[in-house]
Amino acid sequence: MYKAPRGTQDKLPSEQSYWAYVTHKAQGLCQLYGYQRLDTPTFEEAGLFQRSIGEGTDIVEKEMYTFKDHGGDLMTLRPEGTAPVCRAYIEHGMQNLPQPVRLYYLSPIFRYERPQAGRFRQHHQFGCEAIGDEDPSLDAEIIELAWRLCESLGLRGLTLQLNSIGCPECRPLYLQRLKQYYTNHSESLCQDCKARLVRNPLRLLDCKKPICKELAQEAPSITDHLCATCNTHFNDVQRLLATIEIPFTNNPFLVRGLDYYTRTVFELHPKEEGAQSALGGGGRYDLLIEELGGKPSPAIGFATGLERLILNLQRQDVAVPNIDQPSVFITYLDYQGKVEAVRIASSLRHAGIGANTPPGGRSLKAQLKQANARGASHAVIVGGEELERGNITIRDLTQGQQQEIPIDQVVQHLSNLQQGPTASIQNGVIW
RNA sequence: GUGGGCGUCGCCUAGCGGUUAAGGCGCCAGGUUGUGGCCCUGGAGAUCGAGGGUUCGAAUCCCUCCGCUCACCCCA
Repeated sequence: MYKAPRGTQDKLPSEQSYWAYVTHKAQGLCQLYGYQRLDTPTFEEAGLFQRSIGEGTDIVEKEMYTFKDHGGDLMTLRPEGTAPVCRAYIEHGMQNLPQPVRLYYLSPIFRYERPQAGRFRQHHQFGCEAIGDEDPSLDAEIIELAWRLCESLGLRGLTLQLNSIGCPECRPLYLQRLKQYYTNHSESLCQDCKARLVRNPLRLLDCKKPICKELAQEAPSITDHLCATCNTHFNDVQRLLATIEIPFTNNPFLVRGLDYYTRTVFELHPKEEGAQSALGGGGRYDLLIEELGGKPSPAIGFATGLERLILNLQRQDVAVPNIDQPSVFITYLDYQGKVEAVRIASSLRHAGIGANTPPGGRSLKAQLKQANARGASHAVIVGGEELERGNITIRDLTQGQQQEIPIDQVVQHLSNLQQGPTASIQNGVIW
């Protein structure tokens, strides 16, 4: 038997209300904040990701789905959302648009990882990018948007962690100090951290091992080593966040896994911390566009994992609106009735009223049973007796009452009844 | 890539050396002539994750593999 590939999952009809809920909320916020949707291809030239994410990162080294196509070109299934957006920004000359350009995406992400709770080989991210200006107000805007998304979804107990990791002006000096410090204590470092010391010293700061954590406490802090401009920028971001009342926690140990980040970085964590807990994160990437061949364009963005958002909604028992089901079920007794049932169903749908007919060969009892099981509010019964009089029976399934009405009044009759509270969502999103 | 736990009908679960592998949910059909939701009855549905062993005999014990899961790692 075939199964969905490891680390991937079918999003079943029963889960779709969550997807519709989250994507609608996200898109609603984007409209409010002026972010426009950009869809990029599912795969890109491999070089785009190698260049942007960084050669030494885990993503590039061991997690990318890279393949050679029939033309011999190396392609990679999108392992993150920012690089493709930047590529499109450059390719379509968006630097000629009023800056900054505000974009969002909703797309599948592929990484070859060992699956675990909240971690998959294919997952979906919602992300926003503001490209073309380095104003701290954009940092605050992006962080606010990320925060409001989680908040408006109904998630409780969120925390926002904030840090600045400097720029090419100040970071090298800091890294030097950091290396110095850890080299002096290298005997007590854990095995992984000994490797990090040479490969990615910033990562030493957020090791979870108690020994390393202790060492990190005494380590030189990046925020003490920021250059004047980075420092001012970071202070501005904090002041603006305070102004709009976004509660944040400074975390000098917060670093991010992609090479392109500069200055502001942040992460959003849920109440219930697990191993794979971060709901979302982001930061500035002021040099990336330039690195990819565009004109210097500072930018900031964030991404959230939809599966993780949904996981937390479920953990916190957040109720989400149902997706509408057809509310009318049209039953029939014989072939003539079936033809009439099909006609009625068609005209109801045409009038915007959801309707289904059951497959043939079932007793009326079985048909009504199914109507009930599907949550229909009304059943139409097309029977020989009424039909001779030019009528059909309409049965209110919640009240258990029925009446006979002329067949040509069905649509009108049911549209009068269609006025219940319908705060529900109509459909999800096309990926 | 490294460790730990787990794998019985679509779903949940019982069985833990000899059972026709049991039950609940769901599904289908009946409970008389054209009527749902409750109840009753019946039915379909499982080569007990796969492959090897051990044994007279294995869902039950052992090994390997696969998958799921938790943690490391990494990240959304």
